[in-house]
Amino acid sequence: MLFDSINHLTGIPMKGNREKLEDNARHAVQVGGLKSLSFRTMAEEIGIKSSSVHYHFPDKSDLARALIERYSEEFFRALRDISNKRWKLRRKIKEFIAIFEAVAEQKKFCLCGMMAAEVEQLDQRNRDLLAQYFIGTEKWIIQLLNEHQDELNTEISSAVLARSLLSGLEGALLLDRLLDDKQRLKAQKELFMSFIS
Amino acid sequence: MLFDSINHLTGIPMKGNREKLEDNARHAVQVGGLKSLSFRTMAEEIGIKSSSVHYHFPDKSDLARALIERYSEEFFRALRDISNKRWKLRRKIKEFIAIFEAVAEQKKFCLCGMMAAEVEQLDQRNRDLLAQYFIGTEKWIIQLLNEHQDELNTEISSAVLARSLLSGLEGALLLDRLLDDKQRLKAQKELFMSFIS
DNA sequence: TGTAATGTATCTATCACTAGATAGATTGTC
DNA sequence: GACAATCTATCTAGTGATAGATACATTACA
Repeated sequence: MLFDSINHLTGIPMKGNREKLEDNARHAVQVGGLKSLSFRTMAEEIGIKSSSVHYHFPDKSDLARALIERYSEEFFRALRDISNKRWKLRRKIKEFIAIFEAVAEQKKFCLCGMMAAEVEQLDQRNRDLLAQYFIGTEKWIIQLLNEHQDELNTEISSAVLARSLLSGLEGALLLDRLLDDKQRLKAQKELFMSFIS
Repeated sequence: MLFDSINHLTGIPMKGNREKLEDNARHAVQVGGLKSLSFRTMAEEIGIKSSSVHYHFPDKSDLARALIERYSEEFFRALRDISNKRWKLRRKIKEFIAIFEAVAEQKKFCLCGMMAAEVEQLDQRNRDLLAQYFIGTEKWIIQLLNEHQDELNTEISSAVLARSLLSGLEGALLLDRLLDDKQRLKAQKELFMSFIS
């Protein structure tokens, strides 16, 4: 089984082709989008035939779903990790923004942001999964702000702050990648830090 | 000539096929992206053959360039119109945001935002044109804020505000289209209005 | 008559996807 | 333990659809 395959010398789990494909596809989508992701190229890059990719992901929407699900899972795990810390709001928001900075560092775009641009080519199920990603993140921010209300020095509601922060970060990723700097991500950070005492 | 063709009954300029193609392509890109725009489909929709599209736009990058150039032209004209008015900052920023609201209203994304997501598939010239669009807009906002500095009630610099506002609006367009509402655009508006007295 | 615009017909490349076969591992059953 | 059945993961080979692009012929117009 895939999950049993461990390299007995290192103790590190060996990746099966399905996981290699997912890794490869995620990177490709974050760089070029779902539309310019090809089964053939993916297959070639990990050294199998494109028909074998269809064994793991019958069609492109299956692949897209797997990507969104795993990306969301890892993202929300990171959010939960932040929530569970006994940090001040300042630190927590910094760590949250750092997730986006890490994406920018690799000159990629957010996987879900990219697919949001390609929403027209997604089926309803994948659209719903994408929506969950963004709505869930907004809810997480709102709750975080509410829990640390005493550390906020603004009249703006948590909901408005949350929505502005998330869409601002997505837009910043998009523009900074094009303009090859980090000025918009920096600006977002500075702006939102100014609301926290 | 194309620009001379006027319907003599109505006085309304008649659109040549080149303009029809541009209109059609712009809409298609703002909805589905450049990658899912096809010469064949464009041709069919205005009732000519795909080879005739190549007469007007030899290849796809020519088409993309025409789209970016015309979109930018019209956008910056709208910005100039706002600058030239004798309005308060509040009103000017509202009008600026209204440009984005009009895009959202049609359930589209910003043409340049869409292409920014597809940057990997653009040649350097088109990347540069896109960069000009965003940098130019940021510069316009910065100058506007500087000219109305007395109407600003924040310590945040004009540059940071400008970058946050623009990337925030682009992100808001992206997410609101997916989530089929206008909450993020509203949030951006509320947030930035709070900086203006 | 010349040029602007469109059409015909085709090329090449790539795409997602499928059918059918196979080697090897796993599992069920007597 | 042995053998049959099944599953996993891959292959070869190919489908039809669609993409951008081109050479050349034709038409419309001023």
